[in-house]
Amino acid sequence: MSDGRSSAASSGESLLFLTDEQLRQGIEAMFFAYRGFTADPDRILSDMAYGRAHHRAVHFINRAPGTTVNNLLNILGVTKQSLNRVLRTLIADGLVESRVGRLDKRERHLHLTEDGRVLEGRLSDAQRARMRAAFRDAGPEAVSGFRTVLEAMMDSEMRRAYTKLKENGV
Amino acid sequence: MSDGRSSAASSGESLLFLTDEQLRQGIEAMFFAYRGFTADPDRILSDMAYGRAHHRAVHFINRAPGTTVNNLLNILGVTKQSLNRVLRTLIADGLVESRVGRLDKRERHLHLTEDGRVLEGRLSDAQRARMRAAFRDAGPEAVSGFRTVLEAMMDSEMRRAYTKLKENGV
DNA sequence: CTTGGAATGTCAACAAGGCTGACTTAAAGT
DNA sequence: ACTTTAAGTCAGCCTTGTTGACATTCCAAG
Repeated sequence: MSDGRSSAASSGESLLFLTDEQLRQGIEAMFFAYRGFTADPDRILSDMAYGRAHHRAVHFINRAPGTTVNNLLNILGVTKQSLNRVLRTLIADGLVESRVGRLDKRERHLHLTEDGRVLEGRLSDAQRARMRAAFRDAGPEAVSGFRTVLEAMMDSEMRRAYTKLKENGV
Repeated sequence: MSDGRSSAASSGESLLFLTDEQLRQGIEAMFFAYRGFTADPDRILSDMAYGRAHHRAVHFINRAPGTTVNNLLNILGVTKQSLNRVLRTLIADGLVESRVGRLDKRERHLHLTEDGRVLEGRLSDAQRARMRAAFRDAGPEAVSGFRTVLEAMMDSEMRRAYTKLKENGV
């Protein structure tokens, strides 16, 4: 490993897209693109007392209304203490509602309030606008490849969460 | 905006890949994939007293040896104070060397030491391994699309930095 | 040559948001 | 009755962002 083209020429096919140089470009592309990906919502949030963590919570509550705290925890991959801090402010500010479960009263089911939906809309409009521009510039073929690679890059646990959300939302 | 398929049917072509649902899937794919993208180096780093910020610094110093602090600042997109803290520990631990500029003594030129190169190698081997697996699973066509979309998603300033690094490194 | 401004880098202090650990409360299961 | 599970809380830590104040160096105008 280390330099050059570790994996190339390991088969008869052209595996030049697997050289260390290509991989490093992929890594750097991922780094720079993620910055763009979060930039627009971050700008909106910094005007309020909120951060990226609030955005994520609001996004997934909107995506799966009625989700339990535990479920959200698994999706976000943070500790309950960390999530709780965020959730507490969102509830106090009237953006999120926490309803005691009917079937299992230990659970709390999370919903966005009207205000919460407004914020969610502002944030995802901004984020979608950039994604839309990128998709349009790149074209449908590229978008398909984009998604294929991203899925392959996920941990299997996350891929399951992602797939579940995807199927849920058609 | 808001629901359904805002941008579809705006032309004769099939623009179904620009529906809000498709965009949201792209957003979520980006979120989950980025977690995988950073997971392996993060594991290595958490055993030491380092974090993701150290990884980024080490990566780009390795990528552009002799770079100045200011240049690194622009690439990383953080404040100089934030970078300085990270740099200070790396220098104290003997992973990075800071040489006073000969031409302009205000500048510091950054280089990895032998130890620094070892750490960099460990981190990028781990990150490349995942990227390589994802690329291989997805195939060259998908990889090309992946990169196209990511480039389109960057801020123009970041795209310039990315392109410059890319050309530098062939 | 000197002096003021701009550039570069450093130190200090603060905030957000991760984390662990210990604990409570309420409800469910067994 | 006892144990387990879901949720929440409090305390304290770490990383990594931020601003503000400051030192050093360079350069250009007077």
